[in-house]
Amino acid sequence: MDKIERRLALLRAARDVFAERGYHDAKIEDIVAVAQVAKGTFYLYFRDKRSVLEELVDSLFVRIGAAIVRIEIDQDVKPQLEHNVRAIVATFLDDPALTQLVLSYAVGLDREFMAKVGSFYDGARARVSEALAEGQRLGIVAEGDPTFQATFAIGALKEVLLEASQAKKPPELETIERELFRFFEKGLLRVPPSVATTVPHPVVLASPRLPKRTRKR
Amino acid sequence: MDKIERRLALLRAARDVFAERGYHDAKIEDIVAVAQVAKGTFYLYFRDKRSVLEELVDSLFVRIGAAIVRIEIDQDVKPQLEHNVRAIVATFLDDPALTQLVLSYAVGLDREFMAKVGSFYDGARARVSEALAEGQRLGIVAEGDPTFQATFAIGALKEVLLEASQAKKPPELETIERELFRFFEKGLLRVPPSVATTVPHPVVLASPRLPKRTRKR
Amino acid sequence: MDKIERRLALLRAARDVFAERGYHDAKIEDIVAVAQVAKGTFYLYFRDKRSVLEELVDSLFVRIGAAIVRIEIDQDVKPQLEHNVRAIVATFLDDPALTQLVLSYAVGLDREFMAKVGSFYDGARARVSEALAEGQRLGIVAEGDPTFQATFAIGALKEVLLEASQAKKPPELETIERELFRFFEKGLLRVPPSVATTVPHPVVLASPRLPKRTRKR
Amino acid sequence: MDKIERRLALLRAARDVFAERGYHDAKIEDIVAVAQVAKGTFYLYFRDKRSVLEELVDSLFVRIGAAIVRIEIDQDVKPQLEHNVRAIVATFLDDPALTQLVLSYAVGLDREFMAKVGSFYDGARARVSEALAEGQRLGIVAEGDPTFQATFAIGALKEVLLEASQAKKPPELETIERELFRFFEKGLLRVPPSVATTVPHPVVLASPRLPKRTRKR
DNA sequence: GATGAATGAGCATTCATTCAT
DNA sequence: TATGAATGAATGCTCATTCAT
Repeated sequence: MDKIERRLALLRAARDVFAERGYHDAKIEDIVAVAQVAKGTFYLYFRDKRSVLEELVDSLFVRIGAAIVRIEIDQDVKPQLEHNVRAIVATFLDDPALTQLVLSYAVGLDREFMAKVGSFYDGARARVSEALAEGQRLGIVAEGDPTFQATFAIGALKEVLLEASQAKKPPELETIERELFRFFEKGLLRVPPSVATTVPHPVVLASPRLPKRTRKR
Repeated sequence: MDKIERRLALLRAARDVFAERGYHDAKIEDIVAVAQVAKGTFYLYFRDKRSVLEELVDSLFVRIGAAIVRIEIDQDVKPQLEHNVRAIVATFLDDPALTQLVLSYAVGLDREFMAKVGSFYDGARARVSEALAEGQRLGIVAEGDPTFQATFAIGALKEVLLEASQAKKPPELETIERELFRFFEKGLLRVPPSVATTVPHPVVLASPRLPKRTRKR
Repeated sequence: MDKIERRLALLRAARDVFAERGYHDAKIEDIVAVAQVAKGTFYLYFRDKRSVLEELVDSLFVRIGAAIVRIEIDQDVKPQLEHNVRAIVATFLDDPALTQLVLSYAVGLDREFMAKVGSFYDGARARVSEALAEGQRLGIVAEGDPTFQATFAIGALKEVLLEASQAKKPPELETIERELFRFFEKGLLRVPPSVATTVPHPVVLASPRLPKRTRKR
Repeated sequence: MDKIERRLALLRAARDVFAERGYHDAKIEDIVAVAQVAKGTFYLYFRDKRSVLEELVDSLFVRIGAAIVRIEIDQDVKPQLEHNVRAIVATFLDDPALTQLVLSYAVGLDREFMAKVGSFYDGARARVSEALAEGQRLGIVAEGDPTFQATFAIGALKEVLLEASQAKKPPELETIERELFRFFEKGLLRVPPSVATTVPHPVVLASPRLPKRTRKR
């Protein structure tokens, strides 16, 4: 087994143990047990526990980034969109364990890591938002605040990916894509407008136990 | 300061420190420092670190559950829907720190906790899914797999809540609700159908770095 | 046992274990075993292993510094000198374990620590050297390079202190002082000058095994 | 590069790294890096890390022993003394890195090693002491306890050697020897005897922080 | 009840040494 | 012989939890 393979074995083992136990409960000992190497060997390939996690996450982000192609608006847009959605879904679900790791917003992890994941999503949202704004100008995106739209779309995508990555029998990629597109194209609700449009009482929802946050430090 | 207050102070402190540092990096010492009590006092009110987290999360779930009213289909549905969405959004955003904690799927936490959060969402999804199926029968919900629709809707909702709970200047509740409804009612895309409807090449997405998972143990 | 006492117990234990095993071979576990406390307790009183060492060494240096009184040259110098020598000797030998620790130049320890000990001796040498130079002007110190003289005097003092601190049955302080003074006053040798003053062959001492250092890094 | 050379390269490298970082902070990896060989090669030439140190120290002691010539009292003593001092000084300073290593009493090192170094000095002191006693009988050594005198002489020698071995610009051998001899011959102090000869108060030097040692284990 | 000092299990990381190539 | 990847014992330090006061 050469160095590349061993490194790979450790990455896989780490990914699986992280997904299985969560980052904090994953012991180096668990990882090397899965990878069938000695404890010290881990440190021949990675600086520390954290750096494996980062490498895993980075590698997924890189693959996602690489999977997306720039949409050419002077060509038929729909297949390009479909391609990108399919590419993203396929890339995530190709590695369900890693997908679970990344799609959990990872509050449980430390700030630095959260910042990395968070900034990826922020970047994604920004780009989607711009694309939607452009799409609105072109008349191919529905009315509405593009930032919210981007958030909704990303949320829907994340949720279905998280679902699928956790499912015992994950749905077909095609099914996911079809349903996602249907949702994006037609929405969900067909409720007729209210007879009385106003919502009478907003039903105040006091949180009697936990008052407004007072962020300390 | 009586017992109720002290307990409350500890819950608030824990919530804030958890949100600030993440569960694992939150030290009991930090929590009691914020709550202005001694370390031992913490254990007079809670069995252990975990149980505070559980109580926090449970309390939020309870509030969410309590905020939702059963929809009567023989009455005007839209305002009832709007009420529920508003109630959910308001309940979450009333406690942004806790919202962040719960909306992160918390992979970083241990399995038991993840199971608790996961089962809440599973339950939510199931109920939404049923409601959507019923709605389809009534003709007030768009075509599509209700399970997927539920996932998409929940994902969109979660994402916007997470966003809002993290934002320095969170948007108005009304704005969130309006945009969310618009999205649910009209969808997002207005792309014309492809000239060639078929997607030619499924664009296989090899993950050259991390092969298929081989779940060990 | 109050905090002061416990801290003291740990300091003593650390001093003894350091002297017994050397700094590196002294395990925190050894120290706490001697001090009869749990491992964690050590870290309630000291930041880390290193800091106990530093505190020990600093405390000795401080005591040495405090023991020395400034010599007034317009008064009888000899008793002042005697007082200082006695004070230094007594202070060191009051804590033989610590004396051993400090009088070993501690090459085995890390650079930072060596620098601290080294700078103490450098300072001492500088001050002794100045005093000797002044003494030469006053005619109460023999001819010679005061820097060398300071080095010799300090070396003689250190060696006898190291000896005494290691001895099973250390000599009386008075004996040490008397002999030291005799040495400082009269020297050692009474050899008549050579008939032929020149040393004929400098007897070159090749070190065939280990050539001149080539300091790397 | 033949075996002898490689062994030599390793010894030199070890000496330099030991002197640079101290024994404990010197990694085998550092040594082999300096010696430009692979890690495993080290163990072809030395049993373990310790044995290189021992070999280095032994080699210096051997050279010192070899440099000293037996003093013939029926001949002119002074040049013989001068020769020996010169030989010792030259041998040490021929290898400053090793000198630093050995002159540090090496408390930081483990007991076994300290015992080795210590016994060398003990032997040296014993022999010097005997020589001084003999010298006293011959009237060429000043009065005083020869054991103390030996300690003082050795201390002065060690200190100046340590100094010189650490100095950026070490003094000339001749200077060291001249000053050393002057010191040995004439001593240091010319202070007139006190008017009141007795030292009135022994100035008790309590060590308030660290009480008498209680050697454990 | 409240306190905070004490506890000790637990774990990431290091590095001297081994050994297959 | 030389290599350097692999090993795994060893240890400093953390922090949730306990308990004497």
